[in-house]
Amino acid sequence: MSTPPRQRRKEARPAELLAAAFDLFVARGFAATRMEDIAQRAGVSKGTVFLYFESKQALLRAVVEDAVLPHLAAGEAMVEAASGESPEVVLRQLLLCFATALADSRLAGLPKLISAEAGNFPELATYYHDNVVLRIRHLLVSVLERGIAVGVFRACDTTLVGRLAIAPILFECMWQRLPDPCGQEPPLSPEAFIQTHLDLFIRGLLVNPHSPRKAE
Amino acid sequence: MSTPPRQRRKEARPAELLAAAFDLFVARGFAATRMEDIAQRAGVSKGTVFLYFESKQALLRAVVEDAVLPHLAAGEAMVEAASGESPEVVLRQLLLCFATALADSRLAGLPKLISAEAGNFPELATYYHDNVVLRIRHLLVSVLERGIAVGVFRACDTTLVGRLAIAPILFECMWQRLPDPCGQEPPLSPEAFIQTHLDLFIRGLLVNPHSPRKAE
Amino acid sequence: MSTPPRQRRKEARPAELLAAAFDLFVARGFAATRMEDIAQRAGVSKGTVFLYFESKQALLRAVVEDAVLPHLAAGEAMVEAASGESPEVVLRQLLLCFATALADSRLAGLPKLISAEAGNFPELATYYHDNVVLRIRHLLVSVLERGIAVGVFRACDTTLVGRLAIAPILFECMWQRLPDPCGQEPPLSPEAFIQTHLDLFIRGLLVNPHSPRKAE
Amino acid sequence: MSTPPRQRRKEARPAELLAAAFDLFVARGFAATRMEDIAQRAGVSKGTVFLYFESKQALLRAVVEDAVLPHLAAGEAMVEAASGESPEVVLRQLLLCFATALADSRLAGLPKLISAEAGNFPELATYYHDNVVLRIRHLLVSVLERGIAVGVFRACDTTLVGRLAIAPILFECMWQRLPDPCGQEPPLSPEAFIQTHLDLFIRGLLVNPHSPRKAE
DNA sequence: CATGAATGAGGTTTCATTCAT
DNA sequence: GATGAATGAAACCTCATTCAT
Repeated sequence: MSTPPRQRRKEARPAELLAAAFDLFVARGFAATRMEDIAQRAGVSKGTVFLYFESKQALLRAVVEDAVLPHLAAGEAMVEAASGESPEVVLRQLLLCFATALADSRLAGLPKLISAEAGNFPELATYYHDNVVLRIRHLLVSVLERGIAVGVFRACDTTLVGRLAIAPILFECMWQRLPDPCGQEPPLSPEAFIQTHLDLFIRGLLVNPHSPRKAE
Repeated sequence: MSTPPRQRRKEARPAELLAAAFDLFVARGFAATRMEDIAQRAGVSKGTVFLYFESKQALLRAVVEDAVLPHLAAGEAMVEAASGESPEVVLRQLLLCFATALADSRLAGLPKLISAEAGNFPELATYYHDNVVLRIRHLLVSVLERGIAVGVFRACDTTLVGRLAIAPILFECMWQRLPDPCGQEPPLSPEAFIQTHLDLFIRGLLVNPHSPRKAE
Repeated sequence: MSTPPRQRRKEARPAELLAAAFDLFVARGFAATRMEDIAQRAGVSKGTVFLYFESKQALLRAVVEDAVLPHLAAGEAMVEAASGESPEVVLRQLLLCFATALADSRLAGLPKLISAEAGNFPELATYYHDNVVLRIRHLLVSVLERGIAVGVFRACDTTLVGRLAIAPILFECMWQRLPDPCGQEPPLSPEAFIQTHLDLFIRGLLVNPHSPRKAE
Repeated sequence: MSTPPRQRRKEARPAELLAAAFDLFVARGFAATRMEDIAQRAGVSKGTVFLYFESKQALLRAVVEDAVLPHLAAGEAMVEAASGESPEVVLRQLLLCFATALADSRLAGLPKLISAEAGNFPELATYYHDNVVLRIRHLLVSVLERGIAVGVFRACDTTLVGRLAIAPILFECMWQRLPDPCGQEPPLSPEAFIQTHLDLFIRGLLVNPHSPRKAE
């Protein structure tokens, strides 16, 4: 019964703990996740977690901030960069950018986590709403408004249509982690999904849909 | 010393308990909800809950089944009834039906609950997937296939497009319970939301969009 | 392995818990006493303590208040009652009253507990100081002042002499619980102790000591 | 990046640690004092304490011994030196000596510490009893006996009266650390206190009190 | 049936102690 | 030697569940 070798890795620990906590919080929810599980997944012992985070709730806050912060600026930069393009192209790129960011990273679990814990931690919901939701909505609204002004997009309630634009992407994020019950279904390639959505959505939005185009 | 209000008939108890449990499970999650809170919300004492449900987990199962069962047949009946109509009308009615059912009833919280607890209770996810998700997908797929066959809808991956059709509805269900952080924004009328979605989505799907139509 | 029979005694529990907690807090100190030990001494299980007291610290507060409250009025009443007597007799009775109250009851441990925990719970020290220390000092000072005014007691700093009057009594309280290390010494009869103190102290205080009297 | 102040000579470490530990043990009690607090107060890191003391309990033992040892011989030497004087003068000097030793040094906290921890560490109580209490009592008893033999002091239970002689001094030690709740009261000059005690106590003890003397 | 006092397994958190650096 | 990151036993406290009333 040999005790495992003790390792001192002060630099790497917080990130490892945040990653472990994020995954478990998303998979099981905050309340159903035990600190010891987080510790084990990060390869440390129970007590070590508390060297880096004051409490379980503080860990949750840190998890959310850590997931949100690095991505805050990216979207705005992208719109800026693509400002020369046509609204249709910008909208397409923007949504593609979201979808890609979410498809890869563990970030995909964040909406589910926020939605699940908003009831118990309102300050978390507020933080996310102010720092993520509003920014994204603003980006979408401005692209839509420009498209309408230029006469490419149909007139519409831009806030509402902005929501509709990202809703399928976020919904798949929140839903896709469900353990595939039977493995019967092909796991839905994210690329096909986003392309189909873009095609349908933009065609629905355009004043003059590109005439001879297939939906898929 | 006034006598307490006459206790309700015992037949009503299970329904009241299920309703209380549903609301709290959706709002706080399963693990973060205490049996005593459920009892209190249903107006009974802690021990009474166990007279009707074997355990907390059994209560969860009952909650989900109770929410699912009464709605299972409704959709199929509707499609049956509307079989004479054009696919566009049927699709529109079907989605409207979903949206309405969800907007009114407490059923709206179910997807969030399932998504949140699927990780901890896979059998729940399976049950929901088999009894709800697959049926709804099937309904949508069949409508879409008929529309394509008739030449009204563009050719597409019907499964995928079916998902896209309900995704915004479900997403709003899962998201709308977030405590509105600042009250700044109007709470998004469900009618406007679903109408805009239908308009955009069906226009994107049609081979020949109705030419002179506004998006809102 | 039979589980002990469960008893429902809502009325008696708080007092039993307070008594158990008091004894252990005095014997071991607050921090070194485990809630489970208190529970066991009171004949209940770990969780039961928390049905009656919110937290360990709340239990400490309750313990002190419960020990202090019933005795607050007694002393004042006594001085009132004996107001017709000579100051010497009143002082003697007052100190005897203190000594007796402390000798019998578990109250004897209170000064030690307060002294030990004052550093960690300043509000406790304040409460005790205001409600007990000041009142007792006031009683003593008033008796001493009357004695001086009447010309029976020598002039003195009454506050200081008042402290000297009770100091030995309280000191024995705080010290007597020490486990008698060797059993060599007779355990010091409280009666002899208090009588000797009174004799010495009052003789030291009187203007005209009763001449032919032995110290013991 | 300035180099930290040169670390103290290692010879000084144990004394600094003992001092830090003593203060904290007295102020908070043994169980409520964390090793890290002791380390911090001594200006070293957590691990360093264990280089000098095997365990927390060993540190407690060392603290007590360190406080006791240097004073053990002093009292006996004093009595020896003053053997030529009258018993009244010797008793007065002896008590004054105690009071002064306690008033200055941090030694004052020792009785409180012993009283508080005797329940948890009986061997500590025994050690203190054998090495301090008994010696002091013996000193007092011998002075009192000589005074009685010479006919200056009244006949009495010398053990008991010996206790009464030091009780107020020790009581003030144990009590005076209480955080003055309101600062209302003047902090009681130790000199006035001991002088008043000596005056009252010795007058009560003498066969022929010095006739014209004030109590303060 | 209904209640809520009682239980005790289990979770979060603390902290004496160890040990890699 | 000195440090402080790491450990894990043990403490406080919660809450699903039981059962006497």
